[in-house]
Amino acid sequence: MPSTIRDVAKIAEVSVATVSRVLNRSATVKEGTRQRVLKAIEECGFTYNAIARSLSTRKSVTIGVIVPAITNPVFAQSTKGIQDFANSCGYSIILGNSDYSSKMEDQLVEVFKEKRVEGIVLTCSDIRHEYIQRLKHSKLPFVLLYNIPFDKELNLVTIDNYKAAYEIVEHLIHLGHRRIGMIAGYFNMSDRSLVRSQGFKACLNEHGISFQQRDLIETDLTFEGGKRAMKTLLEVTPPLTGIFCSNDFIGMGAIKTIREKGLRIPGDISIAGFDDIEMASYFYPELTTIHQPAYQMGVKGAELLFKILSGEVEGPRQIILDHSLIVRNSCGPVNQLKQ
Amino acid sequence: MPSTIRDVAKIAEVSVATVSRVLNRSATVKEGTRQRVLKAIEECGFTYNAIARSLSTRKSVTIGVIVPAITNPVFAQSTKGIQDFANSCGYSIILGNSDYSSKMEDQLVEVFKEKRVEGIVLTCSDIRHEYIQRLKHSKLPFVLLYNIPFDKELNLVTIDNYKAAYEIVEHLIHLGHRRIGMIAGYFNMSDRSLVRSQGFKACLNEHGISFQQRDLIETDLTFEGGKRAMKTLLEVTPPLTGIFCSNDFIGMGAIKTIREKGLRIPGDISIAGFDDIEMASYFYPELTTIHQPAYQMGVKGAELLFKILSGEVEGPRQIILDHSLIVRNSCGPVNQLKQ
DNA sequence: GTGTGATATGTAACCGGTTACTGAAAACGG
DNA sequence: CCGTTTTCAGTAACCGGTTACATATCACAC
Repeated sequence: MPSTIRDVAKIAEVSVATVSRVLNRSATVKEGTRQRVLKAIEECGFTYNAIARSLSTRKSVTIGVIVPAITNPVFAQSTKGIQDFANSCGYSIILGNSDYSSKMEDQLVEVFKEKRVEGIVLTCSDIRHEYIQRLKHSKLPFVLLYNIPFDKELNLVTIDNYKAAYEIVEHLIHLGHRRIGMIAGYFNMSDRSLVRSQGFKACLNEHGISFQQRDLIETDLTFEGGKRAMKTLLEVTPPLTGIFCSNDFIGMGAIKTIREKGLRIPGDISIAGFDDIEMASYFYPELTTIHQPAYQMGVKGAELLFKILSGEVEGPRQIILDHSLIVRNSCGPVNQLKQ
Repeated sequence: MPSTIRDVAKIAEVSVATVSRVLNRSATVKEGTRQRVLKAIEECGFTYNAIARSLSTRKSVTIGVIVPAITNPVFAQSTKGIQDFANSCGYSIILGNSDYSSKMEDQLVEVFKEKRVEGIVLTCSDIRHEYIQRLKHSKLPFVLLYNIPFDKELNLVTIDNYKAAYEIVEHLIHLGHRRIGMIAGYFNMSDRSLVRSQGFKACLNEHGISFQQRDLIETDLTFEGGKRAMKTLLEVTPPLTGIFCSNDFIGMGAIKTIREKGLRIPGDISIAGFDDIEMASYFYPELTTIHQPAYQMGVKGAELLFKILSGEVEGPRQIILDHSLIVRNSCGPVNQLKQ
């Protein structure tokens, strides 16, 4: 039913090759012929079949994108960045949500391979998973986003999570806090969370504060996760005065719990987040957090992927974008009376 | 370089048809032969080429999804719903962001047609756009999400925006408010915003409150848009005591402005939102808003599309999901002293 | 031993584009 | 005006699967 270039060729009384040439502007076609072809295309309502083209050219003009959760604004932003860049290159994106499951990531990669995506931009739970090694040894180019560069041979765009965590915890220490806890994402779901906790511990350590295991809780990277974890941390005695959270969602969830208990922020307890989602500056109290350039992360990731595809870049590239400490007012000086 | 079923066939010493049959379990193949083929596939690292299959079967096993902005959690949720449903049917999704531009929507549809998606789930700025008519007359099945059913012949999943707006404005009126303003999304970017404003006006009218044009401002459906618009509405005299916002983002932006002016919510002014994004219940003050089942919207939309694809459903279906008024504490009784 | 139907497999055309190769026509130079 | 080069267009093979149709094999009944 949908017409093909052979139909067009027949109507315009030219060969299929000529139609193809008009379609691709790939070679010179006499203006008169071109017009005839264009008219024929119009006439029979021809719609180009990108699948046939892909089979023939071995280019799908599509890249795959895997994110843990598109509902997290950080990943929504970077996906938007990838998309904008890809679209500007004439590419489409196939999207997959992994729900922070490496098994799902692996499955999505397999589907993407079958669909012959030309490359993948993915944020995975941990780059040390075995399937990443397999992917590395296949010739399918891919770029990791947000992940920890445990392997220098992988293409990756990220920030320095360790340093960022260190800095924001140090901010709490400078404010006088000594009893600091952390609510982290489950380590097996996010290598970022693991490394942020390492930055957290290192900072405590280097400031002569001993770390207690019960002051660190792993949870879901969601409002609900933060809310739940905070309930547990509130039981700690002597009470913690500052909490570093693995992301802003957790931070906001924690704040909700604290408010429900009738405590004040930052008067009784300071909360630090991570990501600087747009919400963070509209929240009350405005969230002190680490800004990471999410949209840029997507753009840079896509850009790197396309450079690899075009051969402009060869070896592994690891791009570390700048983060910054955003001081707002969810963290304040420790309450000396309570100390 | 990547091997094909012909390579596999050669190694296993069978015909390509047999390999294809093993791959698709489409016909009985003797167990011994099957094993030989499977071994050969393993041996030469064969990866199925979905593109070739698509060309041959005329099924891309892919659907297109168009959203105005994936960074809006409402659309992120519904996209997740679509994705989950599609994946469970073995389908992938191609994603497109339109940035609320109908021109972009149209372009994305064209790309999707070329890529031979089997159907589209889209949220468009206004279903009365000309390209929707064109789409309707092409044989590509599609389902609209969130849009207003101006055209009964279109497949669509939505809520009753008019009624929902009416209800929440009535809630404000019941709280004693008489001077109520609205911050709406630009009407040309969102038919929802237009209809919500109609519900708003109708409610005022039926409660004997005369509507003033200057009390309604159109803006971007973002924090920033709400923040900006609220600055203008704060100039209105006598001051408004309640504001209905087209979505929660706008509501939160408006609250930010109000807080910056040193006014109290809901003491001085009540703010009502729309959407009930997860954030709304973590926000301070917790947002009174209209809940709409975003994830479900995606699931239902995808479900409807697949039913159409399978022929299980024929004529146009319009599914109106339930919304609900969520009363929290960003709206309170009007301050009688100020009245 | 032969006929019959079921089962297993092979052959080759087809999906709808691209493109290498070839030939015809036009342009150009002397 | 003729040979050479350039421009324009056509033929057909190819991309990697699917599948209609044909054929071969086998079991079984009589």
